Amino acid sequence: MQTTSEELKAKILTAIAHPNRIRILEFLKNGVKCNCEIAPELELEQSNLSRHLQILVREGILISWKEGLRVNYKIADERIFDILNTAGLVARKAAKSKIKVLEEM
Amino acid sequence: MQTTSEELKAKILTAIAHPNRIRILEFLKNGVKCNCEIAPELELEQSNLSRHLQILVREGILISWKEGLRVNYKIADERIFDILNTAGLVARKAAKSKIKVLEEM
DNA sequence: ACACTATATGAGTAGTTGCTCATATAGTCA
DNA sequence: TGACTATATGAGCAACTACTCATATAGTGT
Repeated sequence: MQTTSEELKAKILTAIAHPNRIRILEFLKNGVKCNCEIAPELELEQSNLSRHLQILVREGILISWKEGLRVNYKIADERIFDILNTAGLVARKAAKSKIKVLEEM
Repeated sequence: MQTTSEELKAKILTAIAHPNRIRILEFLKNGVKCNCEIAPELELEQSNLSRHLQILVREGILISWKEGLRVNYKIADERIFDILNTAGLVARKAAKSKIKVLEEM
């Protein structure tokens, strides 16, 4: 089984493409955090958050390491924020052109 | 119901995050194409392709218009290629660091 | 009207995702 | 050791996705 470049890209993008995972990434802009700091801030149930974090680590978007009881997480590649920013711009443009279509009706 | 910016970004990213839709987008780099030109090139079943294209149009990533029997599609916002390129770079870096971990074992 | 071509859509299905609750694991500290 | 804290994981479930086949719709050209 060989993996195409489209599959690799899709894997990265699906890992990011969830509102809660985007919130996690944006929260981690503030620096290294552990599960126990993220959960209350983002109001996510512990096991749910744990699984979201696993997805991001598995795809190499986050790096994690143990420190006592805690597991710390940090951004592995700052370029994911380029992806998020551009997605925001694309979304905004798409929204604008929908409004334009409505106005022209 | 209000939509957060994370939800908007996630919507755009989930729309892109599929190998076949990425292939469609990359094929449309070559210019305007209709369903009937894309299907044989990417070897996608007609109804399946039609639904992928609908997803991309719905999220404002593609623009479509009728021309006789055909429906033509073009890229609405070239910045999606920035997203795809960056996703490729992130994927490559993630793959490299996985290899590094293996080598250190 | 008819045959033909291009696209959309209904229905069914297997597989996946996100979530929750309960429980297990692992590390800390008295 | 036992109580405590932080994280991971099993199980169950509702919702969603990608796909296929069959059929409907819509436009073309005779």
